[in-house]
Amino acid sequence: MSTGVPEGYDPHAFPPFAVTVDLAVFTVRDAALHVLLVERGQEPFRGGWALPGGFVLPRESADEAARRELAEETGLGPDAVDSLHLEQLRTYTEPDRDPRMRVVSVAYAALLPDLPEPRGGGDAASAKWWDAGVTGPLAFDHDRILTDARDRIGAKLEYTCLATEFCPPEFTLGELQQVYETVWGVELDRPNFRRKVLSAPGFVEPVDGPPRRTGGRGKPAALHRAGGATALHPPLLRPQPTDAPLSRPEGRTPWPSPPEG
Amino acid sequence: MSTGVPEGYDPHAFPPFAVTVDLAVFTVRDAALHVLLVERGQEPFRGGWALPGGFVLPRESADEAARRELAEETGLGPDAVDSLHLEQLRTYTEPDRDPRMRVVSVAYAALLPDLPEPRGGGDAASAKWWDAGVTGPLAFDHDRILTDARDRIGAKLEYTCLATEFCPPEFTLGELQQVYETVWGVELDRPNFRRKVLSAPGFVEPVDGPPRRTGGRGKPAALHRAGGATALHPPLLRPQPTDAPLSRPEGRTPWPSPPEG
DNA sequence: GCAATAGTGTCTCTCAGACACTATCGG
DNA sequence: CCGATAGTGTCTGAGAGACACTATTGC
Repeated sequence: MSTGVPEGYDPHAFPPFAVTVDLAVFTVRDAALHVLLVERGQEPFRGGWALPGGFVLPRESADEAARRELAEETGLGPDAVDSLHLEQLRTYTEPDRDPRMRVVSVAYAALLPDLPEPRGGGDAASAKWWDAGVTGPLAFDHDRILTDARDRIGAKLEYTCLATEFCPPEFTLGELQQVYETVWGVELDRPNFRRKVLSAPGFVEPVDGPPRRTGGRGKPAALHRAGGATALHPPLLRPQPTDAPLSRPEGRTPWPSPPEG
Repeated sequence: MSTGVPEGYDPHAFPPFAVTVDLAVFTVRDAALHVLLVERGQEPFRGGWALPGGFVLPRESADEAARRELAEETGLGPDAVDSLHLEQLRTYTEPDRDPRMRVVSVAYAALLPDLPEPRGGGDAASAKWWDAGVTGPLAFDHDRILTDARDRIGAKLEYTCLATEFCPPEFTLGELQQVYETVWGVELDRPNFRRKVLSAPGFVEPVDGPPRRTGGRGKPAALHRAGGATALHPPLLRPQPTDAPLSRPEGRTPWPSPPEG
């Protein structure tokens, strides 16, 4: 952009770009990562499933568009939508990613606690939570967006306190551990997880109210809420998958995707 | 985008979005992080400095546009530009970020070794390397983009092998350490740095050719080249800035920006 | 000789993984 | 009693920080 508008550039001269947002809205439900999908009511991909999203309006930013769409699709109140964590993932710009016209899409990820039955409001009549591991082929390049979103969230759990976004305002350490285990697809040692979480300054803080509550049977657990910290130092690293010998690979693997704010 | 084009949507109906790329091109020179800036030849911000960049053409992706612009601004050959690491940072979409029209910009970071005198080719007659720490106010929102880019690169050095992108094809461990020290703005212990780098599988590998070379005086150093790995496990964590007591802050700090591929 | 850089070795402290053990609930 | 979940304590091995020491160059 620094070189300015080309000489004689006319905004209406060539087919314009449309700009959209696509949302990967995640929640942890029944020990599985779930993502919110909507059924398409028109071509292309009519009857197929896609990530919720929509056009960025002429006078709003992509962030505002994402929150507006999120409110429409989930039926959450404006306050709830304003306060939750929206993470811009990356922007998808392949010229043919939408067969109708040139569309670049800014992708976002959002993390929600498992709500009683969130969606409802929007124009997309049929929105549904899907197990993020078993979604069929999605419309457009949404499979790739979804994969990128999962990778990003998983990476970000390592060095941020983001996991609490999946939890209700008050939660047990068991529930927090469940978030990590679900997103990473691994089992963690409970004593070590507790030690790590409790020693991280500002990650969680105890709630002194009735120190009890549980899902089924077993000893009631103490409640916690998110602390003031957002970064996690030192990070809570994912266990190394030791299936491969971890030797030097021949070709370069793709560069890892770290988190972004 | 999943909800489709609005009823009666006409691509030419409302003022279209222009899509640009902006590039934060970094190199390490004289123990300081440098960034490539171009002087603007027209309004707005005429005579001011800005990140290089330009419009995404109707039939190219943002990645292709970024590589094309990079080749134009630096004078690097197409092969060199094709092979280097380009990292999409994020997309800036504030409605008024460009006073002329609605422009969304996809920002990229690129890492180059310190070249003999890289720039030259492009339409921007005056491109210059600036110390990234002392750039004045830049055009548009480029100060923010530059800050975000520095943060991202710094974070990504921790858990990727990206630092070798700042180095020539063959380099000494001292030069590699200089990259970390420059980007992070800290001093590292040489023996510990060596141990860490050499024990990370696939980070660097020795070059058996003439095992010598140095910048000034002192013992000649063995040469290395980048290994096949891209991820760094376990990560090479930045030393904790112990200036603040690292207590729990009152309000939430912004979410950290991890790397993205 | 000295300064400067490269490279080796070692000690210690922290922390993560593993795991044994106790506590409190529903049945 | 049992099973299930919560919570505590301890041992150990890997690794980071600190730092002493040697090696090889230019001057």
